[in-house]
Amino acid sequence: MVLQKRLDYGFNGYQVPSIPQGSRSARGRGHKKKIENNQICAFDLLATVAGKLLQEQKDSPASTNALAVNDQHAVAKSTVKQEQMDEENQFKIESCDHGSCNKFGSAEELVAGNSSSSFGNYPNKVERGLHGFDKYCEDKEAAEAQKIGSVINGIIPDTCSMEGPMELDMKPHALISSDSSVEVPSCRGHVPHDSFCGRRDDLKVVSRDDDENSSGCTQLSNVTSKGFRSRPRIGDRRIRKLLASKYWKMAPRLKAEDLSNSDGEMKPIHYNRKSSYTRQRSQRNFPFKKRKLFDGSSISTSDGGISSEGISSSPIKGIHGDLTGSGATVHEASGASSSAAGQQATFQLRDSHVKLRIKSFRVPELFIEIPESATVGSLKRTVMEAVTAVLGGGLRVGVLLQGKKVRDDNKTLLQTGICNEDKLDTLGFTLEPNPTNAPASLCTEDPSFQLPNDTAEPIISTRYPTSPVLDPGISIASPDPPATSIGHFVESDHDSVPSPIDISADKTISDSRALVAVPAISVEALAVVPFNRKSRRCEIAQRRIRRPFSVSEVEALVQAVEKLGTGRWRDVKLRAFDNAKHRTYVDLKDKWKTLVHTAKISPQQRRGEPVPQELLDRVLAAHAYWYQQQAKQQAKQQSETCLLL
DNA sequence: TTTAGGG
DNA sequence: CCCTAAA
Repeated sequence: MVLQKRLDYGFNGYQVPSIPQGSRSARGRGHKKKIENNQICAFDLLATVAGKLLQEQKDSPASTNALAVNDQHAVAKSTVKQEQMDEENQFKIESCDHGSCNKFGSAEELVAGNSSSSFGNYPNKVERGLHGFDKYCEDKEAAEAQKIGSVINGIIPDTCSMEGPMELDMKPHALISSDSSVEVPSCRGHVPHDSFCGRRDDLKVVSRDDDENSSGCTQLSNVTSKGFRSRPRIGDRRIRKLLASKYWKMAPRLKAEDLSNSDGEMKPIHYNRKSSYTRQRSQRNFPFKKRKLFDGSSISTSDGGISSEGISSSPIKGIHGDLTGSGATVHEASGASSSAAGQQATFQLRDSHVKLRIKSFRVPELFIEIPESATVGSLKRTVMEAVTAVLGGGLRVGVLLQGKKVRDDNKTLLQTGICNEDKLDTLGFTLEPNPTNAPASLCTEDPSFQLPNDTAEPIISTRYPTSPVLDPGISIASPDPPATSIGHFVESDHDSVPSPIDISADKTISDSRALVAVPAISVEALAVVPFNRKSRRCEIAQRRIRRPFSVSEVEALVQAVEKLGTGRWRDVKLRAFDNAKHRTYVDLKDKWKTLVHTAKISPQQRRGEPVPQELLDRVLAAHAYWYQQQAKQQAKQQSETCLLL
């Protein structure tokens, strides 16, 4: 069977492609027990999920926290063995089963399929088994799109500690049934309703000015949080590509033999979670260019301080595992919190595996603010982006046991009691903002999630009625939005356009919400990409958020160009956009370029907020005029040159 | 830093 | 918007 990880992004349920069956299980050699197909390493799963959801960045090995091996059996050996394991084949990927694997959530298909979502290249078909996988891995493009986590199936020792996102050294002890699915259901606006744990996690998104100046920024959210920063969307395709390639190198080679290894050896898995970011509409292949930014992004490993604070997203709903091989019984989780249920595990002295099934994760509360005049399509995208922002902004997994957060990542499952059947019932996982985790490389904005206007429909999951789901959130925010948001956005174009969202989480449990403001008019303007100005790592390489030019800006630009011409962008900037810190002369030049293009194409082909034809006519006129002037100038110079010669 | 263009 | 070669 293949392990299916489902990520329901609240809406439809995005399922991670089931991976090649068996997935990789990291097992040391000599493991006596056979790994069940459906078993998946909890950490792996989590990592996977996280990886899927978030983009992880970090690729520096150092930063990772490998799972510590404390196991009685393993400890001593670990050192030595790890090295051995380091080789390439540590994990095995088994081919996918079929049936069960085949159910991919529509969401995924949706995402993958339509729109050049980042998942686009990802195999969304179940069929893709091992073979497909390998093949897939070879495909760079695909690899890029691929999200690391999605396919991992592994086993973890209960002794391992979870920590660093990037690398995981795993030993085969704790198993989670592969069937686990992670669902990130609620993107809806109300947290309260679903907070399981009684605590709400909120992500707050503060829109801020994109650039350096935050002066004019509009703060949509009143809450400030330091703890959580959303990762900048670093989903640059290039970066992703890098990560992807790195990541995939290892995965494919896992062998079956490795699966069985009971010595408790740990096998290091390094994976970088990468984000897949596909450009909307772009058919480009991701050029593999490295960005400067990227370098800077070292990852901070910190996990430290804020470890558990943050937003607790949602606990996992029913976790139950089946012990396939061991005959253990699965207990339905009956967590008081409603969510998690522990599954039981078979404990054998030698290999005790804890099987867990994570049914779903809940997305922290999101607040969305959008003008009444916005289109449904933009709303959908906004929500999608908000979700993506949250997911991609840097989440970490929190473990709750009996209502308490298990903060010590170094404790073994055994020590924490996670392997205890009784406690499993109260075991829960949460998705919370990861303050420290902001590796530039992973910063995200995953376009992949952006659905084309037309294809947006499936966003809402079957579980939730379509409109109903969104309503809550919207209703909350909409009351005042028009005035506020529009006022700021549209009119303030020059100065502070609220776009970037800063997601921060309250240190503790408090609310975190994502506020998404959308300019009334521009459909495309959804500046929802969260980013953290504060985190340097991210900041360095961030791609600026997209801020479509408003009509008034276009007007100002046209006017300035008419007067100054097309070769003096700096002057144009000074003249018309001096206050708009986020508009650089390069931006203006680019905008002019697009305006000229826009003016030349048919209205039907134009996208985005429509620019008055009158302005476009002026654009063409100015363009023609200055083009001509330029030609004259050149001719003049040329003649002069000739004369001199 | 600006320009100018390709991506 | 990004990235860069040139200027």
